Amino acid sequence: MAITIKDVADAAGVSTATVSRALRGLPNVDALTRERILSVAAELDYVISPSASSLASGRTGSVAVVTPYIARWYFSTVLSGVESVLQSAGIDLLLMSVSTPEGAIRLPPAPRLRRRVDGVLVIALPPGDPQLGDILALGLPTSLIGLALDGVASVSIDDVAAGRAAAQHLLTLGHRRIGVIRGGLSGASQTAGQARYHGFELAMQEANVEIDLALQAHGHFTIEGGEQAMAALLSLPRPPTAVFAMSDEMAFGALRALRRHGLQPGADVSIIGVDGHDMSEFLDLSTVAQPVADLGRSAAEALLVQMRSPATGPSHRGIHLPTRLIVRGSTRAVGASTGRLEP
Amino acid sequence: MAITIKDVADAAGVSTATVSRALRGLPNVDALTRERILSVAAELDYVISPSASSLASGRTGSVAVVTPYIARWYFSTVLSGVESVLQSAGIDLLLMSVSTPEGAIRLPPAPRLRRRVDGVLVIALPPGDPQLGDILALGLPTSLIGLALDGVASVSIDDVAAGRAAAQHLLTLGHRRIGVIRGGLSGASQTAGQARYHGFELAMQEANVEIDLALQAHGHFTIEGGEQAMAALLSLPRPPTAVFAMSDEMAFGALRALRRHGLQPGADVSIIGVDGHDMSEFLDLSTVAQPVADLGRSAAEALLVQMRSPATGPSHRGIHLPTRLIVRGSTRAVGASTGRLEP
DNA sequence: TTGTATGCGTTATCAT
DNA sequence: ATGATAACGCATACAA
Repeated sequence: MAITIKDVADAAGVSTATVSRALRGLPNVDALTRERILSVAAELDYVISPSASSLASGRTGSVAVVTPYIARWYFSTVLSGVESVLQSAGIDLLLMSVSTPEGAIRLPPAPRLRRRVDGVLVIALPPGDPQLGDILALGLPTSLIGLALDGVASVSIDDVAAGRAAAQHLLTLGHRRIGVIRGGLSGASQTAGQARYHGFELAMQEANVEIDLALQAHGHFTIEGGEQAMAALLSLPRPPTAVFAMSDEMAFGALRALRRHGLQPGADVSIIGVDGHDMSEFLDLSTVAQPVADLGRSAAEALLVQMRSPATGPSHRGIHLPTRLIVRGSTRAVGASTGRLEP
Repeated sequence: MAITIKDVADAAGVSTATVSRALRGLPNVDALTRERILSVAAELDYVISPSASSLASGRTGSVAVVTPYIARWYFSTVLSGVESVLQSAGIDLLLMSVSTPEGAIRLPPAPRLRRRVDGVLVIALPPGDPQLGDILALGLPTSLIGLALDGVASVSIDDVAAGRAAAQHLLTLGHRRIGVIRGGLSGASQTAGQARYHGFELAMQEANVEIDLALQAHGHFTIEGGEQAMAALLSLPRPPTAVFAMSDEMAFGALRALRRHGLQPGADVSIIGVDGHDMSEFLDLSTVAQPVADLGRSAAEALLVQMRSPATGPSHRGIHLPTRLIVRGSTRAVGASTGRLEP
């Protein structure tokens, strides 16, 4: 069958033990013998058997990425960041989708992880999800992305700061009647949505502007939801001059609602979102962008550290990556309004 | 350490061999002993060691998905389809991104696949890519998505038919001066682009409409490219009344170019794309949609068949999944034009 | 139907 | 620095 370590050992005139050491770059191998072994292995086109290696060493050389979605922008972008780091580290990436409250029923991920991987990366599962609890109970090195939990390494943005930055931007532009398109009451994004809203509250307080709850609507974190929410706000006797959507996708919907009402984003009503979604540039949407791929990269790196260090103390800090306000055409100073809404 | 098959065997009062058979559902095991073993295994919370199993059996229980991109719509959507099928089959999914002509340098995928996986799924690599050749040379069960190759199982759409359907739609609406936004000259999408264009040619021939090469521009399969291409077409003395973009993303760019020129998609110029991109509904873009997630699902299923059947003859047929014309607001009958361009 | 025994290809421990 | 060898945990051919 295939070439084994023994073939290499015989061809190089050494024992399998030495081959194993040489190939893994362990220190106590003579430079010349190592070279010889390396060239022999290359010549024979030898590749190690991961199963045998895992069985003997106890390490699998792979980590799992557990995510509720694969095809959505945020998740696939995180995944690409994760992949690049793991690839460089020579570690295999096991992709594992999990069911969500709304989603299709799937096998629980935790049992599939045991004995399979050396570490786990979890993307944006709701903090209270029992599946997440089961994963953490495995005791594997774990790193969270897009959610934070005490005692577990995590990488995310400061959602409060993000919401605050968005609100401050609108306030700086002179807006006072600021509407809000909030998320739904359940789901993974809920936590982030609440934090972002809290940031909005802080900014409004700091600016001494009263929050008008009549100017708030729910968009359930979808484009359609955002559109309906915006339509509701526009039907108000005195609509807001600016709207803060808790996510870019909801902001997309808001943009469309504006167009359908014959209004110009920016000129008639300012819209800002949060996320830095791929399409936000195309739609000329102002947003507070989060470095999504970096989230994945950082989390992967943090995981690698955990996997290498034998049970280091709780260096398990949650990391916040900085967001970036991106000003585009959808937000303008209140004076720049055409006045169609405020005659 | 962890529970092994021997622990289960002892607790159940049988041999490890029987446990192995019982757990894998092999036929020659007494119903009662199997039941006993199953319950004992559950009680002990036993999970099999994949490494040991692989080493002994030669099967890894996992397949690799090789893709040039992870975060792009087409690829992540295919991936989600693949994942759902593999998940159901209890097979692990190893995600492996490869470098593309333009992309960052990465390890070649083929060596990483040897001894690691039982099969390979390849997404939309250029047919001539040497990395693809290396993968095929591995001799593993392989299934291609979004590209077809002789002697290898593959799932994709009929790009010629897709291009033809798009052109036919415009022709049916009465358009005769039909512009085309073609792709670039290199890259993975090139092949599909050429086939789609060929479909366009066929439809035009069938309708006895001459193709005006002056109405063609290149968009390099990006939004920006599409926008520039559309701008070029609009600057013509006699612009087209309708434009067929070889991909939705380029059509997005075309839509933006229209808006920037103060023109209405559909009313002033009709635009149609190909893909059925997530955002095409939002942008009210007519398109020939391909069932992208189904592509992934079908390919995964085809791969599973290959993996199960021991070297069956070349049932390796290329499968074409049907596309679907989706008519939206961006295409209208030529008579419906405001006449701004054709006074 | 069930048990026995060997092999799968490495790693790691202990010598040398 | 190198070698011999015992695990690692399971699958399977062969016996019973």
